[in-house]
Amino acid sequence: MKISIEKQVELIERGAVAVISRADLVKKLEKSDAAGTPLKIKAGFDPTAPDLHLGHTVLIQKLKHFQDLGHEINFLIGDFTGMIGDPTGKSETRKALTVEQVEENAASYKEQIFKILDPEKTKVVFNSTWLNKLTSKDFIMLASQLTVARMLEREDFKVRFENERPISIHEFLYPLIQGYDSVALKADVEIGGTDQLFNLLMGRDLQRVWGQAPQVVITMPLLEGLDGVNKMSKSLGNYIGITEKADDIYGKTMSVSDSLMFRYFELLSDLAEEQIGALKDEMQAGRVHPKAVKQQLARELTGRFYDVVAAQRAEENFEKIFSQHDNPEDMPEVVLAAAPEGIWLPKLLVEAQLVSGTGEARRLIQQNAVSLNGDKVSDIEHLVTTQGEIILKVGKRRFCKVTFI
RNA sequence: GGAGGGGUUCCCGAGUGGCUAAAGGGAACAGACUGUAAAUCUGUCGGCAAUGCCUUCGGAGGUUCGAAUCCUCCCCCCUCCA
Repeated sequence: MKISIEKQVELIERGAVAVISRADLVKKLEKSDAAGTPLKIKAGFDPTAPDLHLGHTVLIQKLKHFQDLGHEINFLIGDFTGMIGDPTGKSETRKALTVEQVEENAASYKEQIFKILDPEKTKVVFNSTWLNKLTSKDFIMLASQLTVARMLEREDFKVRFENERPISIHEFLYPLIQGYDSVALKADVEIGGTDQLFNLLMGRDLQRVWGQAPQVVITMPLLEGLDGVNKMSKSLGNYIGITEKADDIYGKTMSVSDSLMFRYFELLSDLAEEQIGALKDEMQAGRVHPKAVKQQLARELTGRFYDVVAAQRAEENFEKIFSQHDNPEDMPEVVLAAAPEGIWLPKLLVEAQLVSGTGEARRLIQQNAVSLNGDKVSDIEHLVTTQGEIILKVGKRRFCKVTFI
């Protein structure tokens, strides 16, 4: 069954910030349709931190759309560009990863992306494959394609330049190389976050130089992190990783603000836009409690990376800990040797790995954050009798079961 | 090559001889309030079995009773000129 070009474009445009250009996209789709050859879709990823989070999945789901339409996904791992690191102002020149490390990371990537993409229809490629073959001459030729003024148009460079922060020459190579990847792959479409726009457009420029039809550039919105302000990123710690425990995916989702919740619905949920709108209306009219709406989101997301059963269990656990202030189903367990004189509570907390040091432990005890078998302890000199089993709790969510032998 | 500005704790940033483990903000953590919401308020926020001791202000030396602060050398960043 054939899907009309119009329908295809509609699906592709859903959620995207920009499609450059729509005309090019239609042309490519028609050509692909007529010739029966799939389009080459490219998306690049950093080789170093293969911990994907929900922010990445916005993009991966777009790839999935293309895959469902029968096109070829090229999941590019930037093992060569990884040496540079996409310019952010903080990145230093990185060490080249060893072949083993790259393979290891690639395996981890696959494990994660195949929760969404079809492994049979996804090509995983490495840009070192073609970039290692370039000579110094080739690089100079590549570098000659662009002026410094043009390079400084890129927001990140511009800001750093204006704020008198360092910009290393090699950082200028990053966009060029990413653009060249499109040439090497003969990409028809490249997808990236809005922050990638400059790099993505570079592909179009360079493909023209090499006499190729310029790729269609699709930018996807950047998902805000749990703080609701910054983009979701590992370094800011405001992320929900797709390999995290079901309890954590569920719990972290529940912690986002009500306004952010709808942003997540919009960018992550499979629900149709009308359904999301309806939910919002119901909530605003007071017919549905915001918590219930958020629970629906949390269930959907947890279910996506696990399954319905796991999502249900995560919800029950969540209710147990936070609504009923009960202990979770499973908690870390530690076995310690009994001591006749007992054990100093701060020391015990350190042993149970609930705190980083006795200093922190003292502080938390004074702040009324520590409980022993459900009873708050506020004496920092408290000695714990080392007998049997005790349940330690620090704050709302740090638990540990200690057994003495 | 010349002239000038700068490097402070997780981040930003004040501090130019003792009152400085170092203002202020952010992040983080805890408490209150809640829907683990968010926002807000309060407290904590280098390490340590602690009314004290130890380590920290780009690096290494030095002056001094005492140095983030002064001196010497070195490293790094930025601006302007060439």
